[in-house]
Amino acid sequence: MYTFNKEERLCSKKLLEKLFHSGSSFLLYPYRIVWLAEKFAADVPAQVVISVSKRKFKKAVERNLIKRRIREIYRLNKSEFLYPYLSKSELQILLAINYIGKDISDYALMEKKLKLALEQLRNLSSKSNEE
RNA sequence: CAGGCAAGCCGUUCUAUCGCUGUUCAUCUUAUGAAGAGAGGAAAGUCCGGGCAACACAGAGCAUUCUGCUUCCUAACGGGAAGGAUCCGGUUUGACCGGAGACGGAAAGUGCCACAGAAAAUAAACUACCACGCCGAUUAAUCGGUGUGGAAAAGGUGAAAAUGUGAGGUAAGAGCUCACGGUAGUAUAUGGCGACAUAUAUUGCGGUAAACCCCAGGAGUUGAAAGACCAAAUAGGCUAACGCACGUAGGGCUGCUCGUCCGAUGUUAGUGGGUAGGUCGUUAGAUCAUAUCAGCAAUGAUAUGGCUAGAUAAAUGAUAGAAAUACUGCUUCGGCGGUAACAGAACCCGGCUUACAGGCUUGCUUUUUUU
RNA sequence: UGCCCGAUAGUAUAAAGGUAGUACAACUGUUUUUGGUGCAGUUUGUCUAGGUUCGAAUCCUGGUCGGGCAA
Repeated sequence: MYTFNKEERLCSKKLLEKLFHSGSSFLLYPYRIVWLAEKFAADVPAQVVISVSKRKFKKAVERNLIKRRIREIYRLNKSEFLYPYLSKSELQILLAINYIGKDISDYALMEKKLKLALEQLRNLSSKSNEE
């Protein structure tokens, strides 16, 4: 299901604070991923927040473009890379995708990298789950 | 035809797949389906003005701050239109054409005007000038030195030199007097709604008010994170009445003064903070399009028709293909490739300012060619 | 989103509208066998574009950048 509606976005201030306070993170250029396995009320496997720094991209048009591309890539790829695993292991996860690149990359590169990032996230979370 | 300047307008289109946010209608029940809608001329900067909202507001004075030719437009403005005077450029020399600007007051007062220069503002006296005295030279006229007085015309400087030119006048000179001008104030007359213009009379004559200041007119404070409501939750807060008390300490009312109002603790009643969430505020309006009329114009009036984003960590997108236009690189001149201006609503309007690939229209202007 | 401030050498910080200083740093010379210290000197600046003024770091207007407050 290629959807991306309100349920799948992370809006609660409390959960955001918890995520950035106690979540673990890794770098995969041009992304910085922060994640935390945490139960929450909504009926979806993951809630995600996408952010682009105002310090690096001064213009609102550029920030909007990057955020929209990331959102689109996430929407198209989450069911293949993330959701089957999560629903199988009955996990719920909070996720923050932070763009830290200096220029606007093209769509193909961003897609490739985000796929890698999601795979790495799956490995890490399964490892911590076993422990 | 090409270039330049000014003003105004536009600022890619279509298809497919997968999505996002509202609206309406169905199913029939909390999710599907269908239909239809979904960024701008600047949404930007937050520089002015207004709406809206809460609080405050008996009032007086001072302080602070903004604006500054006139008339009009407007809800209002520091915006706009038309005009006036000034300055600049052009010119066919016609007070013609184009452009510019924070454009009240220096004759209310105070301050400032570095360096240079004799002197920078109650004029002054260095050189030079004139008169007289003394000394020296000399036949004498005269020349040199020196002292006293006169005068403000000549003098290198400076951004600026005491209103400019000419004549009279004088020992030498001086608006000292006169004529013609420049410029400013006042009075009268004429024209104009007015700024102002023209004429006459009269009085004056450094600059600087984006120096203090004076004059005229204005400015309450805070901003949708304003504010109203709902459910959960319940204090140490708040409100009202009564009581106590020196109406005291203290506090509010614009920064200050006067003035004025409230006023510590207790009892009763009511309300319900933080925190997290939802609804309203929130998009039908100083609205848009067309036509007619009024006006030089800004703009206004009337009629007909339309509804045109409403999100909330924040939607309006991604990918692929096609077409047109422009720019650009390579070219075997057949084409092939690349790029797509500035920029993203956050309560809403009216302006201003700034950014902007390219295209279109109108006006003015220059060069070349043709007739 | 709304509101309020600031910008001076590499760094910190002065300057009534009249030649932009001071300290540290950097560089050169000198003293020393060498280095340091000391001494003498030199270089480097008013965020940007206009305006007012004879003359702006300073006064006024636009822009750029940085910071702060309101939760």
